[in-house]
Amino acid sequence: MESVFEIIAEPNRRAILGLLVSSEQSVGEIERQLRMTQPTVSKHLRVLRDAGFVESTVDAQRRLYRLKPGPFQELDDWLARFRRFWSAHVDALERHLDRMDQSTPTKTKISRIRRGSNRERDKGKKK
Amino acid sequence: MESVFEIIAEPNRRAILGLLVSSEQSVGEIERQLRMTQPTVSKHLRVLRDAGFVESTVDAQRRLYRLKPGPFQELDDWLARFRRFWSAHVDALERHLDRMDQSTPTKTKISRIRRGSNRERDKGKKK
DNA sequence: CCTGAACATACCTTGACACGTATATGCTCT
DNA sequence: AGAGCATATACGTGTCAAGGTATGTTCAGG
Repeated sequence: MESVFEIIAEPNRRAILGLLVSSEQSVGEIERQLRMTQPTVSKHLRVLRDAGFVESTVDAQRRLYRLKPGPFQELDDWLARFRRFWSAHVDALERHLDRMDQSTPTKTKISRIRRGSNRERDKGKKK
Repeated sequence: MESVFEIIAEPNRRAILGLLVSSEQSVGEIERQLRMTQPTVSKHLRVLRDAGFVESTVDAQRRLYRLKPGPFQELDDWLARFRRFWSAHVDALERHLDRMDQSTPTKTKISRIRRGSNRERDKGKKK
């Protein structure tokens, strides 16, 4: 398992990362919420930890896992090369900024006006 | 091969996508630049096409492949959930905007003022 | 039509990895 | 110290995808 791309290729790992967005979690909590067996959770966490996606601290017998930013940044850096191909450039920019606004803890907020929602979004998915 | 994540997990596929950033390419051109065998290139292109990463047009015996924006958008949407974990939120935003600026073909540009230590920005006004 | 070029597809082999079961390690409490 | 919980690791197994070789298909030109 080499790159960050292979790490997030696994659905269960993405699920774990998704859980950790809300707050740090113990192995057992992850196990129950995602209905995976304990060894599976531990192994995925091991992979995620080696890749720098998460870190853990010890709390008695438990280990608490939380996200680390590095690999996500790396993914975004890769994606950046392709941003100029997105359909509507300005729309994409606006979408991005809207999300940032929501998730940024109001420290240095940048207010912006609202935009019409005529976003076309193709979900071309086949079996 | 289900998700977009599995698609980009393959290094050769990422290499192909990287090539197509500059311009559309034929199978043979990709084959030579990446030093892969022709069937390998064709198979990866097939996967990329099914997933919506690329599209192709016919030019005599050649097929020209170029990028399509959809899946990249999807990847970015996923990444968005984790943006708030990146070390310096505003810095990440600034980096992102800088990239958007230099990669956007100056069509409908959103003007922004200088970013100094103050990091204050004008009320978003669309032009 | 025949040939060669450009590309696609079929089949096969191989290796990686995700999972389950079983077992090991470590910590807490009595 | 011993019991029991929480987590990690070892091992065996099955699946799936990537690559190679061979072959099919389409097109252009003589």
